[in-house]
Amino acid sequence: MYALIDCNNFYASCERLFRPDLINKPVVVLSNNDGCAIARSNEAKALGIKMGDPYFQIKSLCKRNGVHIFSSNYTLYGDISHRVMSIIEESWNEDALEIYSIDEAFLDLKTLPEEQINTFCTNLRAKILKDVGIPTSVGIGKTKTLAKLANHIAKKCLKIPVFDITGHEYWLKHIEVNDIWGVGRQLSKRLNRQGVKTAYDLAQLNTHIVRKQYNVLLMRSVMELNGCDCIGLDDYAPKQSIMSAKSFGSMQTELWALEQALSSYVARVCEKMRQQNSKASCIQVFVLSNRFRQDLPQYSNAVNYKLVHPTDDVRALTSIAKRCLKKIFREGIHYKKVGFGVLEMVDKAHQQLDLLHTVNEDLLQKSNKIMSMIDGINKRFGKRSVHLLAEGFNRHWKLRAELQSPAYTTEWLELPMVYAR
DNA sequence: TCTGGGGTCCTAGGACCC
DNA sequence: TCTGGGGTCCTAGGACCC
Repeated sequence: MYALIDCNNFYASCERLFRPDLINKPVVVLSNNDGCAIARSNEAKALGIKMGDPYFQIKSLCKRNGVHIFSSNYTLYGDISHRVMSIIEESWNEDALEIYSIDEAFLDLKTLPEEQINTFCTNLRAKILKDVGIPTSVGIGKTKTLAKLANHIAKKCLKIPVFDITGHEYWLKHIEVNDIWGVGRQLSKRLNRQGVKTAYDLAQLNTHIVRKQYNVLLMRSVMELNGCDCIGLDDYAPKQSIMSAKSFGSMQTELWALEQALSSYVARVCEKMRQQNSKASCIQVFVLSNRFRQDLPQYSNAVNYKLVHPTDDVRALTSIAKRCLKKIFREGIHYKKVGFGVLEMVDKAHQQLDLLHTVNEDLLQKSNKIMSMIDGINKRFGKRSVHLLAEGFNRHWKLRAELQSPAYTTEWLELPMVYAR
């Protein structure tokens, strides 16, 4: 048996933690650049605000209805997520636990007697609510897909905190096929055309035919809906790729502005890469114009670069990235986005030696020392306390975040204040 | 005016080999 | 006129997830 613990309207719930005045009020959290709605409290959902709605389209609706709007504050959400996950880790064996996303975790409960499962989940949920203040929903089922589905039913249909779908499979007939984990827009369109409308319809399909006509992923979904566990928990694995790319606050046309932004993304990626003890062996730089402005010339391009010597040194990667950018930069384009990513990495400890090129050990050690100093300083004194000059200082290209809440839990200066009367 | 970011996995098709 | 067959590996692109 699996349980899926999912935080309710996670980002919106985080914003409410330190703003109890917002309980029972509509709350919306916007994506980067204050672009789209990416989290809504139940009250905001009830107003008809959809996931991904562009802010400028719902702005007046929000104003009329007194919706509280926040720019996204990932520092806060990351920290709260960590607290929620710590409680789950304390309560359940780490080998039977998968932190699936910032607000979800799967538990493999097969070692727990079936009659205790419901109580265990109910108690765990209560503990998270009491200790962190984040409401969660728990779905229970024989497979991960069924646990996901049970979670959906708990949240959207029954509006109860914990639901075990085992023995209640008739629910499948009431669930649209696109609400199944792994069935997205394209697949559900195709399935619908073939008369497969509900989760039940999908579960009835012949797995071999599904494998042939669709793909192995959908076949697995069919099997999982029938209670056959074929996905299982994912082990923790270091990331295979790390990207950083953000839309500009306003469109940019100058190379130097793109270079500054790119440099800051390189720094971000390098930091993450060093955290997981990896080194880059293939990188990518890409640029995009604004696809919503068809009146302007459209352009997008990307360049990949393989490194002879894998590295995690921000200085080396910044200079390579800038060279790559120069190759694909075109004059006269209004750029909306530039991005940097590491596509292939090697483990720092098990690095392949190169037959033809020798590594200068002195330089390598020096580089390691400098990188760990940078990481140390930034960890202690805050992000970007030290950075390359290439990132620039005024950063006028940076994204909008005009409605951001304080870093309540991660910055001494932004701690919530409590006044005694 | 304004439209997110960061991932994973699979598949088809091309290049190459014998 | 007519031009094999079977395999591997790599890559780009698509679909999906939160």
